[in-house]
Amino acid sequence: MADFLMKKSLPPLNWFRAFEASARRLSFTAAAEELGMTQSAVSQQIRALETRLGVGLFVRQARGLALTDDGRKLLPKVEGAIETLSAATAQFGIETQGPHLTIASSVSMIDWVLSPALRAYMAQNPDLSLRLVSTIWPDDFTATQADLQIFFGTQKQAGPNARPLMPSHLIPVKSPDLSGPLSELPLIESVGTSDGWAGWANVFKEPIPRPSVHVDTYGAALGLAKNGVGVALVSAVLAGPELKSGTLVQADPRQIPAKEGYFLNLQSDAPTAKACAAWILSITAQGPG
Amino acid sequence: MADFLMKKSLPPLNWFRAFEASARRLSFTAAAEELGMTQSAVSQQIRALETRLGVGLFVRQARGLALTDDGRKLLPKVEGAIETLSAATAQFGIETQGPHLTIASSVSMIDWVLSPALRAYMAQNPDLSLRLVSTIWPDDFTATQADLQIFFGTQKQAGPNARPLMPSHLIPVKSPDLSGPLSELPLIESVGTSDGWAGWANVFKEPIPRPSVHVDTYGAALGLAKNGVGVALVSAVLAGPELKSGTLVQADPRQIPAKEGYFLNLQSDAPTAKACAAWILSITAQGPG
DNA sequence: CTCAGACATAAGTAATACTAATGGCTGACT
DNA sequence: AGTCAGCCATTAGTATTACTTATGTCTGAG
Repeated sequence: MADFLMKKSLPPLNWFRAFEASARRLSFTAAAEELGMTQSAVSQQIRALETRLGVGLFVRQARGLALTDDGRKLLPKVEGAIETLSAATAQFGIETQGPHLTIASSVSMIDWVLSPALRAYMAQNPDLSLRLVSTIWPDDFTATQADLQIFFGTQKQAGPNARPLMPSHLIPVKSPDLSGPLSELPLIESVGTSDGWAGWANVFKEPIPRPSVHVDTYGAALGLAKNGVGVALVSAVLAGPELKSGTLVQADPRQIPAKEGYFLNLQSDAPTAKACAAWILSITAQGPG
Repeated sequence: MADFLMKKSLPPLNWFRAFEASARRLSFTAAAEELGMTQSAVSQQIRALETRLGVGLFVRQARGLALTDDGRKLLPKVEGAIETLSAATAQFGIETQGPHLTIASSVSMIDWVLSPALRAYMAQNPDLSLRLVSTIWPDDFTATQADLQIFFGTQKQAGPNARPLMPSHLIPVKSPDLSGPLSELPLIESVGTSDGWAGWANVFKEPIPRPSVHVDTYGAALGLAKNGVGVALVSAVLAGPELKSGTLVQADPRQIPAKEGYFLNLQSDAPTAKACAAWILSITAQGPG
């Protein structure tokens, strides 16, 4: 009840902005220019705000405006609120000038695939303004305003338009410093995925050690593997760059299929977005060979 | 260009309010109830805010919501801004705490019907905070934020949901100090209405004096009649309390219908508003008898 | 007296904001 | 394992709002 009235008690933000700009410029006409609307719109908004508040905010003069006492009372609070909201939105806002691109991606993909390759890509596109947003799957990606989305899941979860980043099977990787057969090495399990070492044992019908380290992402597993902690069973696309550079090697030449993988979803028609999507598809398809 | 973008950089205040309420309640459904709108509306507003800011603000769960890091970052600023704007408007507006009520009414109805009876009503409702806003018809009542509206006009103007305050026919009233038949007394005409003495002459087919005093409201006419200036032809509902107290008497037992009258429009579901509407309907229906 | 500048208003329309209806998902309960 | 309540998401439709255009009015400068 009281809450219902509360709902009606705040006028539209644009009225406040019209008021603040008019108070600062002492002119509806100048405020209108600044706000990108007509003088008539500003006049109506101020009138509406005055009606809503039940007080006069300006004295209209032949040459512009003067604030009333009520207007002077209102102005500091409105200025403060507008400044707060502007700061609040600015902390998220993307640069809107020049070619720009937002990629929302799983942390692992950013750390292990995108970051290593981005230096070259940015060098090729010096004017591009790029924003990488890391997201935790199974986040709701549509909530993130991004030109490109890369996330981990099933094709069904990703949607029919999402393209898998290949190769998507799982391979065991280890540091080149680790010697010995798979059966004698510590295994690292990524628990946030559907597939893992149990699947490996199932496919090849051979005993393997029980995994001794559990992490929640392939990326974390890769990091541990790189540090020689053990053998990680991870998506081949994720391991690609490390295999290519030799910092990781395949611990066993075999692989198993995976129900889940990384998917790219292009959500923008902008040329910069399409170019980047093509680039990502190309660098992942190259793999370690 | 930059000014144009500036205009677009602040989302509607309602989106922020939807965000704040949802963050506090961790439920779109509960936030919707609080804000007096549907869950669907809140869902869309949050989605729109997330798209505008380019970040996810909530993680949707089966049983409600969780704030994301970005959501937690945004919340204090939004809370601060909303509080500032609420304080800014509250310093002019009605108190929003405790039972409160705003009635927008024609001046005449306030002076001649509501004011005489309000003392008793307020005594019965000591916690009620009441605000009477006098308006000049044919004002745009929708611009006035009021729980109840009472204004003068036609049913068509008032809208289908508006209830007429009865009795709405016109009666001639005078001070008990004035003696003599109608045809020998000065007549007071209310020029701001459709009906008047011409209608009286037309209905009863008898000559009457040409009105010698013209005013623009029934209330003003009543005031002059009470002061013995002459006979006023006014809405019976307006004259009711004065007839009841004997400060005015009917100058002629006859009456004529009126095309216009006073209408009550209830615009709030709050119990305080409904109770007051019922009270107004009851005190006007009692009439002078 | 004329005119430029600025605010106010009416009318019209594009855009927005909301509702109603319904779908999908998840966890609790039986 | 099946059912159902609770909650979010989406679509389609429509009422309402927000804005523009056009024009009127007023005032002070020239």
